[in-house]
Amino acid sequence: MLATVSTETSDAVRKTLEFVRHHRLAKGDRLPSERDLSERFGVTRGSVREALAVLDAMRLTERKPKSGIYLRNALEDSGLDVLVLQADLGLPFDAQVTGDVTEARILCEEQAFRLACQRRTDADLAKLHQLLDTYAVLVANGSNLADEDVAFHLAVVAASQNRVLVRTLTPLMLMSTGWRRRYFGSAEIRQRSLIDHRAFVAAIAARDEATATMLVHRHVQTAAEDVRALAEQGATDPDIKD
Amino acid sequence: MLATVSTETSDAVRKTLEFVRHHRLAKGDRLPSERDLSERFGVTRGSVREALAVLDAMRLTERKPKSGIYLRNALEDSGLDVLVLQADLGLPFDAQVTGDVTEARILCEEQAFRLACQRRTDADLAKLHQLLDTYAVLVANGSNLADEDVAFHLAVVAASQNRVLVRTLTPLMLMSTGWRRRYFGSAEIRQRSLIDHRAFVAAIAARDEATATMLVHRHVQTAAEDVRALAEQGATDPDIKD
DNA sequence: ATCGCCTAACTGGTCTTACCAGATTGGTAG
DNA sequence: CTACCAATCTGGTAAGACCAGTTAGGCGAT
Repeated sequence: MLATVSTETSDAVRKTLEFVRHHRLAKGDRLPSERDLSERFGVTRGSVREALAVLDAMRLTERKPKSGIYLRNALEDSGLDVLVLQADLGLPFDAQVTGDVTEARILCEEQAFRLACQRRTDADLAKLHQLLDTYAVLVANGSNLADEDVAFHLAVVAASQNRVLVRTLTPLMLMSTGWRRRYFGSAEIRQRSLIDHRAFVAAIAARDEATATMLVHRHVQTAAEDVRALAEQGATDPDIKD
Repeated sequence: MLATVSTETSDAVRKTLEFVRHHRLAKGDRLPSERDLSERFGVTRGSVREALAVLDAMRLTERKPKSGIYLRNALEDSGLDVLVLQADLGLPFDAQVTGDVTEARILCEEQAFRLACQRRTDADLAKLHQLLDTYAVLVANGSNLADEDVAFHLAVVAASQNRVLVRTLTPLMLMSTGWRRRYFGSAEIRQRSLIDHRAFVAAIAARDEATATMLVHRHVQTAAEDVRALAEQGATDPDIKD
């Protein structure tokens, strides 16, 4: 049923994962060299490298130049580089998708925020305050908050102490990066966003689940409406050349 | 802040996405050939192919041999081939992760099932009944239900009419593939699973949100406990050679 | 025997060239 | 206008080469 297609590349991906499981490799362990793997799998180094590119994008491996290929725990360090892309995917600036993203975020983040209220540690709280400070500075500067906003929301999710939840919601959060960029173009919106975030942290500090879920619901909802408004006026943006 | 590293490959990924956005390419549109892209980006075809492998794994593109590279809507046809991997990632058979996955599934699926009750169409219902029939046959055969179980749960999520939700929860569902395989080894569990699924469909058919959320909560919870039990006895499985 | 350094082998990153076979397309013959 | 055929283009795969850091093994000095 699954695994219908069978290219050298995806085969190599599979075989590599098999290898990892088979040899019980854990985080930090080093895999055989690309040349070695290509021999084992009976494919070109090129195919192996394509497979490794995929594994890298999935954050399952890390390729250290001139050194080797190392396994890493995908649940940790879900930093935002390649993954940004998975998100902003060919997503059209379309009402349907915008609505779906908004709804999904509300549903999931509400739950995450609820857990965060229950379980946040003092360290989490400190982290949130720190992010809040950075945020305030950026707002004052008139900088674009798109990335910082994502970081903040994910930090809250992380306070739920559920790493899988973070991993799951990261792409969802990043999905709106494109719109987010325009969204934070307005100074008023930037200011309002800061106020909202302060309220989040206050609720989480007080472990006030009801307020927290209410806030996130409103926050995302109004953000979505603002974006929709932007979409209607700014409709098409003019950056097409050849 | 983001995009710290800068390899040819991830550059190519970025540039390709830029190209797509820039030219307003939509689903089904064809991208320039690999050779063309490699010229545009000033990198080797190899690097371009690595980038395309990543985009393929993300299901953003589809490479048709001897024809071209086509854009597809990642929100649709989230079939399970390469993606299976993203999931089963180096995940250890460890209580912490198992617990996190279970919790995340309960949180998210509850919400999804609730929406499914509200919005499921007759077509969704028909699809679920069809999957149920297949499921029953497989149970009778004593086949492994791992894949079919995933398909069922995702079909329910799809009934929420929120494609983003499906996209988001797919990896989460697949994350437990490894355990799921062993889980469905027991005939008793297979039988119970079928009963649970029938109850799901009944609740969704009746648009009974309360029952549906209760069911999914119990379903996932008990499944998790069973898995935990399995983990404690079966502990380590013996398949290490060279 | 131990320590430290230096070199040689190894590794990932990138590029070049090449061939295959199916898909596509253009033009030509009917 | 249609039908057909060949040149061209495409993705898939292979083999080989060079670069510049990394690593590790061995040799020499102490």
